[in-house]
Amino acid sequence: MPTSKTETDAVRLARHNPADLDATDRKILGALAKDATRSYSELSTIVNLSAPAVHDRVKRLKRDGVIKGTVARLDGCKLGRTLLTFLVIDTSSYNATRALLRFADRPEVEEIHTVAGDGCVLVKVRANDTESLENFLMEIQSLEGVRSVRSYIALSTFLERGPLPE
Amino acid sequence: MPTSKTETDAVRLARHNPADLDATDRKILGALAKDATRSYSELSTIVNLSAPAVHDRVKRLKRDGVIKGTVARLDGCKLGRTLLTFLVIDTSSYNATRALLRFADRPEVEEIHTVAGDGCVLVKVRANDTESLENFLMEIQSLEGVRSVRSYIALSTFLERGPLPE
DNA sequence: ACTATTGCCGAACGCTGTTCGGATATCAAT
DNA sequence: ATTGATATCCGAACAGCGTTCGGCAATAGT
Repeated sequence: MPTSKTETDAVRLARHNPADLDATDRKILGALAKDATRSYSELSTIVNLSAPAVHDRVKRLKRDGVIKGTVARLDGCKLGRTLLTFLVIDTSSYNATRALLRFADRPEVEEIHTVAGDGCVLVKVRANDTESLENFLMEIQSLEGVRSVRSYIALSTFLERGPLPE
Repeated sequence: MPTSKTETDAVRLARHNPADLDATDRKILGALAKDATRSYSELSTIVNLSAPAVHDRVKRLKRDGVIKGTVARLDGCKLGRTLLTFLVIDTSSYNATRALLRFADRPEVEEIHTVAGDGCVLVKVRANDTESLENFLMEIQSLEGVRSVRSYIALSTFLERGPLPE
């Protein structure tokens, strides 16, 4: 039996209303989206609050899923992944789409989205070199129900970040 | 006059050789890429080292630029950005390409890459709604030298992360 | 053989994250 | 109006972690 406390939590999670983020929340989120190593005392000077108050807000933002996590941003090139490519894959069946989603556990695959159009899937893949990209492409093209694959090979990257508030 | 110490640093930064990352470094990087809030003592148990040893390695990885930073991952939908779209923009001049790069300071724009092809630019944009996306598209199409814009509107996202080691 | 460098550890310090109690304001229900 | 519940904030205090330090062992270079 759900208590009233869990009810409010469920409601909060269900509606995920952007309106319950005030200007202070957005300032905190913007700061943490750029650099999550900032201390609470630093943040407190930015938003004119005490450190525990900022802590409470960050805790709430994490609980509500606005902050999904804190991660280290790695340099793909220095890891040996020099070849960034976006693939737009046109599939003829839902089974083929599902097969593509199984590539999520490959470390070279960074993003998988279904996009509008006739069963299209967009994949962002950072391969080590042309050879491993070729192998990856052949693996996809050999899938049942894959009609075509368009490749957009990145030459240089000028911006790469996550969602920002305002 | 550069000392021998700065020389070795310069060499290290110039070649950015993936070979100087051993298995321990990769374990640390993999852990921090998923969750950068892990404490050094947690990491030390993973890689069978002491906490200060892990600290030294992380410090080195940051100095060498392998770890570019630590950021909070935000939920775009809960920020009000419900419409993720990838644009492939075909431009006829280098000036048009440069004009597109100036969109980097827009908060809705998350990625900008030049891609292989006749002056193509790929832009990842997370707009609030269809109306603001339409405004954004019209702004781009009205640029001098923009030949065509292909839009891939994301329906659902199954994976979204940064580069991983191995 | 000698020195410099690197990588690691244990111990200790100082800062920061975190918690706690209490104060204030808002709102709902009575 | 009064009461009670909730939310937000603060100052203070504690505990835990990041960070530094000295020293040791192994390695590479001269």
